[in-house]
Amino acid sequence: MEKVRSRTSYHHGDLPAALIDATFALIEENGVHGFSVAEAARRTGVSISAPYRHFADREELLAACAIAACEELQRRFGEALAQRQSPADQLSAVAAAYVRFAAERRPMFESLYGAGLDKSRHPQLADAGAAVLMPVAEVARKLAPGGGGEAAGILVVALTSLAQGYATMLLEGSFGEPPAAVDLACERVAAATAALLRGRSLLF
Amino acid sequence: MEKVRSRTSYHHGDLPAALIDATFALIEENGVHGFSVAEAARRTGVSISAPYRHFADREELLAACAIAACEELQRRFGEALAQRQSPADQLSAVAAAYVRFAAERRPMFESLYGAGLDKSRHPQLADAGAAVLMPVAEVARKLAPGGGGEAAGILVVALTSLAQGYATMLLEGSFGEPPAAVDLACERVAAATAALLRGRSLLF
DNA sequence: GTCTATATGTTGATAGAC
DNA sequence: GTCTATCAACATATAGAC
Repeated sequence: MEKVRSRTSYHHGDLPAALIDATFALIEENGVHGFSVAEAARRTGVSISAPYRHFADREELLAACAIAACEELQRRFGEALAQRQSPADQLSAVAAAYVRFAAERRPMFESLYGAGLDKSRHPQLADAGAAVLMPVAEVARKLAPGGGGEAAGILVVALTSLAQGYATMLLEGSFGEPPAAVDLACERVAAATAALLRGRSLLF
Repeated sequence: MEKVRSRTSYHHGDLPAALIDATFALIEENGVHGFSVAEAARRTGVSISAPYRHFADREELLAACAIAACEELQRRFGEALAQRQSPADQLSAVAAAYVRFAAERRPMFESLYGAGLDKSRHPQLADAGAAVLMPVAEVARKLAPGGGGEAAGILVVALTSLAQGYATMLLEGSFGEPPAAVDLACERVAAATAALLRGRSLLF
């Protein structure tokens, strides 16, 4: 309710955020392929050139979306970690949280893996991505032999791969139709994580 | 060496195949986003309208590429299955074959999961996809409790998810730079498959 | 089966006014 | 910080000639 902005401003207090929202809406409707800067501008009610004051080009807007997705993911991982006690349970919960994130925030998920972003050209995004995995790596270290970093790293990649795969297959329809499919996939990825951890002696 | 085609034909014995090759080349260079029917036609040396004699629209050409990808994948899975004896080894080998396929035939991999194809609108593609997994499901049945179909189905989805995830993370760079990364990811996905199977009592 | 030509639409990005 | 106006480039798809 704070509309104390100057009269010379047009109808947005935060155009960048509005453009990011519009981009997610477009991705939701037609995939990353269906997004364009022009259409995002139209949806937001601004001219076609306005976005370029805030984002250098199309890629930078997509990168901003991916960063927002990282933040949402980090929040969800934090919740998952807080609700469980044992490291194994925590990792299973994180995997399930990732799968649920993919289903409930599909455009965010797609902006992360499907936008073809060159992370080396978007250091802020690389940082945001690393920050998401940091608390997970810390938990993994408790399960790794010797508590060392190397085995923990292998474990983290194994878990992210597993979760990424389940998320993808869920969106492909391998678990049936929503909403039942979401719960099913979350259960299954948690169980698979547990199975993987249980048999993890084979990993190192 | 069979150039017995009529003189009224232009410079292609098989334009559809040539267009599919060109499409893969474009995907390799710039992702699915970088593909267009027009550019594929130019690369192939034919006019912009020629492709439309063979493919109803852009999507149908992409679907044809995905079907070609399924065939290549099926071939590789067949090799992997033939080279191992025990069901568990066979499944590990299939997972590794999928990851290697993603790395060695990246545009094919991308046409499968990244083209946003509505499989229900391309029944031929749906069939090709199902055919790929059929021999894998048969092996899984040997490991499932009671030899029943349900547990085998859960196992197949678990394995495809795992392999899909490792493939994605490999292409994202989580395993380092090629070519060493490819071998590493293949080893790891095989080990993870073994670990998953070993702990699989948790799955059912 | 392939061509030329074309209709029709969209895009990303910039220049300059306010 | 947003506008209007505009550019060149490119897309999909079709019609009709050969």
